[in-house]
Amino acid sequence: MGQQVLDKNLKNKEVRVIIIEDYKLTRVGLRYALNEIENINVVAEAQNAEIGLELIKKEKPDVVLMDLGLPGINGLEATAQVKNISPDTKIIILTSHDREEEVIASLGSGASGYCLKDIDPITLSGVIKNVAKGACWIDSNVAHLALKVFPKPENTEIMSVSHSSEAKTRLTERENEVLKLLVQGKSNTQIAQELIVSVHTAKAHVCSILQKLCVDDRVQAAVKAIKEGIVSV
Amino acid sequence: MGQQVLDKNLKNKEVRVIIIEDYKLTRVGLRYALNEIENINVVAEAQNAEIGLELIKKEKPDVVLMDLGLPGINGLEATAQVKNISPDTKIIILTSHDREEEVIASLGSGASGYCLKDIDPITLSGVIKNVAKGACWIDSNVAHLALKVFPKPENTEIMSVSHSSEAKTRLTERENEVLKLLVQGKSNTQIAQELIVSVHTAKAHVCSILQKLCVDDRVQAAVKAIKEGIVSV
DNA sequence: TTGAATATTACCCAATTGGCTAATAAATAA
DNA sequence: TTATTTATTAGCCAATTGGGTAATATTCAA
Repeated sequence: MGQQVLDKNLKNKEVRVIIIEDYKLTRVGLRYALNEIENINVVAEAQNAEIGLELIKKEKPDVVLMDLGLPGINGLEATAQVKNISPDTKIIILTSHDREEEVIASLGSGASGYCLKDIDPITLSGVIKNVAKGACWIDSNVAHLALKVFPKPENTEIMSVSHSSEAKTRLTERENEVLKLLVQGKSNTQIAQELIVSVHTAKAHVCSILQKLCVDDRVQAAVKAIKEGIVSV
Repeated sequence: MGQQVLDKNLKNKEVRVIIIEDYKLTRVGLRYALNEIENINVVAEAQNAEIGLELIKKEKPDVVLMDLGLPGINGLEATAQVKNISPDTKIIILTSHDREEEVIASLGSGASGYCLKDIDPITLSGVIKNVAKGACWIDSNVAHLALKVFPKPENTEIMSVSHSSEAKTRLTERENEVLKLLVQGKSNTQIAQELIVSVHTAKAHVCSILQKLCVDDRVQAAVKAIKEGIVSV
């Protein structure tokens, strides 16, 4: 019950990080550097994607620092997999590759951040904390490559005042929690168990979500939530 | 050639900022807050784009903080213009609008950063410094909207032979039809009506879809269908 | 021709869902 | 202080869902 209150007050919630990097020296050095930073906790590290994905499945970290050039499964494929096994985990690519295709492909595969390895640890720690909250960060040396992807708008008129994300702001925090679980295919019973409330409560939340999103059932709610980006997939 | 070297050595280079924002209170408050920060210097401010663009032409600032909802020339147009009159100047959109079109259009018009107005000044100052160096930053509340733009890479090399195409090809044509309707939130009854078959038939199709996709209910089926691109949304 | 896959229909049954009203407590806003 | 919002719980009820088994017709490849 005090859970939300705790989360609200804990602005400085600890960010749990897993590092996937094949070079031991880089990997270990990075861990030591990051563990020096307040509110960042490197909970595990792996020298390849296979081991890393197992760890992610267990730990469900907030952030994964992912190298691109890994033996076996490469960082790109691993990034896509992380999104499957732990949708809420954010991925930051940490590499020395600055080719356009790799930057675009990384972000397309689900990464929220792209850092080159000459980044200083202080900046990196800031990036980790912010990406954990949902932000997007792209290193100064490759940002222009990524920004090219965004199409130039034809009419800079600013498309009137139609509110597509109007529904989003109407949902309460609790309802957003429920919606996220709903999208994961959880039943009312499962949602109730996860949030440690009665089934009636879960049901009530789902009902108000349906009304607020103006849909008839939970399938439509899930689809709409994905379409509008209310929950990440 | 010496550019990078210079930038690297001048870690504490002052960042020159211009603020374009119509509300005086916000504008002035922002200036005071930012001038408190080391290495950030607000060199000018304007309450509309016309004045702002003149100032930018004179001052050639490192960063412009741009409001979207401006009287006269709006922030989107202004952003594009800034890139014409001062190509090296970076633009950070500072707005309360969180609509997808505006986020995409802003980045497409040349902005390197997108912040919502409830950002705290400390974070904003960090964003300003990093965007000045060339980085890209998108606020945690809208980052997912921007990241959607990046296309999923087809060939992440190596494996990926797995799930997506496999599951898709396993579905029969009829099942794909049903799945599409299911994603639209149709009930078995509605699906049956649409396909002009009995409810039993629709139900049978849904059942085999669930089995083939290895999911427990239609919500998960819908989510998986969208995630794997089996149906387009 | 014959077997395999697909599409169709049907019935039974336990579980879940969504709509409805309604009460309580806590926090927030006016 | 009072009103509103939010989170929680509860019960009732009609409808839907998903699992199971099973039969029939069609098409297509071996």
